[in-house]
Amino acid sequence: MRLKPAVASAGEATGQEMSKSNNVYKDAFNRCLRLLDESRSLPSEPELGTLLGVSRTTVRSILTRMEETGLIDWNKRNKTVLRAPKAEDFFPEEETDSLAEIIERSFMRRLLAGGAEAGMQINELELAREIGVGTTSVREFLIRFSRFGLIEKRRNSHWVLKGFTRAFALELTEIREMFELRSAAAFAALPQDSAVWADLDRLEAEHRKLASEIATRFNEFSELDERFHRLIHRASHNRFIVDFYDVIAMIFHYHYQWNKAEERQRNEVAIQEHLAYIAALKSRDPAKVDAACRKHLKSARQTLLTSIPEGRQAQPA
Amino acid sequence: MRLKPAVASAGEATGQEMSKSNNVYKDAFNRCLRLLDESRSLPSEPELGTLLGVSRTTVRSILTRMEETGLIDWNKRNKTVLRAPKAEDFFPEEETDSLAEIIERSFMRRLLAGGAEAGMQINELELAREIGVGTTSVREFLIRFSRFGLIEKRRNSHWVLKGFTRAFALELTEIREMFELRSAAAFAALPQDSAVWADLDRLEAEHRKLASEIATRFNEFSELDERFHRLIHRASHNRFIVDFYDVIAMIFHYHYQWNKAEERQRNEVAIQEHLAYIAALKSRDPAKVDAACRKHLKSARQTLLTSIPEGRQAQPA
DNA sequence: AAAATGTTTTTTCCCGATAAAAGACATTAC
DNA sequence: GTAATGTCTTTTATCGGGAAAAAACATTTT
Repeated sequence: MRLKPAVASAGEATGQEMSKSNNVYKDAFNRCLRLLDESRSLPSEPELGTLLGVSRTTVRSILTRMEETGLIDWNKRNKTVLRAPKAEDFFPEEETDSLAEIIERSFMRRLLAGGAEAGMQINELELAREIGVGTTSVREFLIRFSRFGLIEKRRNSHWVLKGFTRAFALELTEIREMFELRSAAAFAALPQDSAVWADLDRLEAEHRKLASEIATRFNEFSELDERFHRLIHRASHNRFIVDFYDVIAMIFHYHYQWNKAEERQRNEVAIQEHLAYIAALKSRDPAKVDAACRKHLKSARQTLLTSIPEGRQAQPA
Repeated sequence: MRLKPAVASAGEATGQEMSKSNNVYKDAFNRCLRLLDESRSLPSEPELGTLLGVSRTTVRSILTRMEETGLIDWNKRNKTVLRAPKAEDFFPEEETDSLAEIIERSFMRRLLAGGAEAGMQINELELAREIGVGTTSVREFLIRFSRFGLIEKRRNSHWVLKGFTRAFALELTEIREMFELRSAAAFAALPQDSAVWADLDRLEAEHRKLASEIATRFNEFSELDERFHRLIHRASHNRFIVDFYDVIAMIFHYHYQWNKAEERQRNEVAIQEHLAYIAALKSRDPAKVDAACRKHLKSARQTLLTSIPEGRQAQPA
């Protein structure tokens, strides 16, 4: 007799005090559904686990539910697909987000929605209540978030908002330019047989494809942008440089979501700059690399700066 | 009637479940004791609060205990000192540390004590049990500590130790050199009427004094070293550069504690390098500044590297 | 009335508990 | 005997609660 795993039924019953949401399971379930119509039979449990990036425990919960809802027939190693997944089979998207993601989104919305002036206090308890989560999760989020340089902790007391100001953008881009120029130089100096050149070729092809279909796919650029810059930063072989790209990626992610003005044109320009940058890297000429990198970073900085209102300035501490 | 504040008596009664230690109170109490023998009368509560860096609530708890133990006579605004503090009046030093400090020390001891190989898993629950604290505090510590680049989180799973390796030291010093060269250049370019020049003069005097008494005070150098470099980094006016010094300071702090070999000679050399560096800054000649800064950073890197055994290397991920 | 003291409320820090998820061990199937 | 499945244990993620500490409010003193 196979017992129904606890994880599959969480949150379905009435008002128990929930300590942890099963979003990992729900997200993996949805992703597993998309795998279903491709192949008519499912691989082994450990294989599925690697594929979905979850443990076997979660895989078994997924299979249990798939069997219950008539999606598959499951008997030990035999997992035959019975029908294609329907829209109702999926869990709602909003239930697949982790708490950290929910808190981050909520926090960034407040931050960018205005009214978030520099110097303002951040109250853990209030934030937790407004978002509807426990204080521990909010605390952990704020600690993690603090490395982005937008908030600061007063010992034994509240957090202080430093504000998404022009000064912040300038400080951020200053470091970015230092790091990327160095990484690009290191990239160009990599031996010809390094695997990165193949990665670069692949990215170049993706850029050309996107450029040719820019009219309909311009919003796919930011994801490509991140992959391209991360590839370059990795050439530095320096964890602090690589990790710093998290800060840049976070800022640009929310910045792009917030400021859609002239998005298509901006991305079109950026793609061309990337292609020139890629060509310079392939030439392996340090001077050309430096010039192409500088040019692109300058326009990236300009894009970020124009989206920040002039008026807002950080208060002197 | 004045009720005895709850904060003053915490931990004194028997086995209640303690949720928060009163180390802030105990530490401030000890510091307040040292203030006692200087003046014969204590300032107002708000003033004491600013002086000790704690709230009035804590100040009142301190005064309450001081009255109880016959140290002062307290009647509203009148706080007359009755006797000089004795050794027994002080709380034990180990009770004045915050949980975060306790966890950090304990964690760093393990890390540096050897047997902490790269790739090793870090178990929150185990760490918490061994140190004798709750899991929440350990989690928060690990999140805060992760920015030092020595550990990394596997989503929904354990932390992985990256190890205090030669690679780590090289990556750290690479960034340090980039940041400090830039900060030093910015420093030298500061207008003559900037307040930093006076700060620099004061630090120079302290260096000369320490140099002349090096035989007995060589162990006071690391504190001076940190203040000197932080002053320079602040000239960058970049929060990421300033914040990065936290990483350097942490590493050097524990490194110094661990590796006392030739401490006196190392510090003597460093003081001379600092004095040359200071002279270069005062000359405001960019080339001289660059040279002096490079020279000092090179020997600092060397010091750090020689203390890391050659054998230990990070595993390829 | 300004600044102190006295009192009450709110927030931070930290623990223990619990469900989700991972991981380890035992058993079965090929 | 290797690799899967079946079962049990441990760890992580999160919540609510409670004492410490801060902060806000009320009252007195100079």
